[in-house]
Amino acid sequence: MDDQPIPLDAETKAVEQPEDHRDELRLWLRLLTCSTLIEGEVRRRLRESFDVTLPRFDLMAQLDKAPDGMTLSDLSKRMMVSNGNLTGLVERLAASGHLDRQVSRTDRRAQVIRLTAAGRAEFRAMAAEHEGWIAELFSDLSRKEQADLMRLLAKTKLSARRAIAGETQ
Amino acid sequence: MDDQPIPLDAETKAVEQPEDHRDELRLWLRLLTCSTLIEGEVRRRLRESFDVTLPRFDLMAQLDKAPDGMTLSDLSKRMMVSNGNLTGLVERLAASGHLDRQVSRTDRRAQVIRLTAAGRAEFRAMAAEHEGWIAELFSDLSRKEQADLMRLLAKTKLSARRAIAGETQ
DNA sequence: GAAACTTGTTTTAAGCTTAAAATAAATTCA
DNA sequence: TGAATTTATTTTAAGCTTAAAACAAGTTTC
Repeated sequence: MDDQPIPLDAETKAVEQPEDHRDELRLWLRLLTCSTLIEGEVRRRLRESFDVTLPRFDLMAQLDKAPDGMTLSDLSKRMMVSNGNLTGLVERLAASGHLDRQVSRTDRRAQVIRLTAAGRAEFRAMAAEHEGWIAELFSDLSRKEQADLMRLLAKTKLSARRAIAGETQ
Repeated sequence: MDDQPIPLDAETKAVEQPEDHRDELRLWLRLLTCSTLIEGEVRRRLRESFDVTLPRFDLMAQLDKAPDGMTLSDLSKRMMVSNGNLTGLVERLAASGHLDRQVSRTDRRAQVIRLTAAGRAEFRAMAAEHEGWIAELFSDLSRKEQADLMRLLAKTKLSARRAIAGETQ
């Protein structure tokens, strides 16, 4: 079979023909599939084992790392979800006694959200199991493969951030 | 420094001490961050450029690949979302004239969902832009890095599927 | 100090998502 | 055949999620 030569324009550069980015698209769909697959399973196990939703678990995970508490804005940035979303989430977790809120002493607009002792204990128990599930889901990757994937995802994160910053200013 | 020997039990097997899976957890969180970051930006651009939601775009993408149409169950499996979710999504896209449904001739329970001509045209226009966005978001990765990432994610997908199949039967 | 602005949070309306229960049609099998 | 099971879809109730608008308190600038 004949090769199709790439058409060139006057400046000896490949002509602005509709570029083919199918490989990048496939890469993105595969990344999304992995993410959806694992997230769905984690969601299912959290519900079955602890009757808790993934968003609640994620929120508690953030608070567990911040003993002095966080404001809604901090949480919103860290979790990459909207402010309005957090208002409801925090409301429900406060109602169930997992966390408490106090108006900040330095800024009367802001609230400081903290895990209660009960909330922290409950989270720690869940987190221990959760860590094991994740290890199990990734267990067919060797140490080296895990390290390589980690590095490539770090680069992907930077690449996406740069592209987003460029677009949004 | 002395190496800490791994404690062995009577059967010469490593004792059930709390294992450290922090690396796998970090890997999962990084994967999730990449996915959330890119997904959020794609969602934002779809809304700004075409006033369409990501779930609608995803549904149309599946149908575009299936000229003979698909049932709700097919779509549900492919998109990894619940059946009930699709009922509503298809309902709204049918109402806006993007797709149509016909009762299957071979199975009176099932409906065959297809893009309309208008729906297909609209999707193709969006898809062309979308592919460029994805390429841009991944553009800091070299060809080789993209290929490596692709391979590692394929392995991750298999690993997760195996772990999930083992648990759920 | 007042006006302009930025930042922190809540509200609203719409849509997405799920799990579980319900319904209905098809298939299996005794 | 008829009962039991499976498969395809819808309904329901609850919660998640977002964007946009509103509000309220802090900061900057003149």
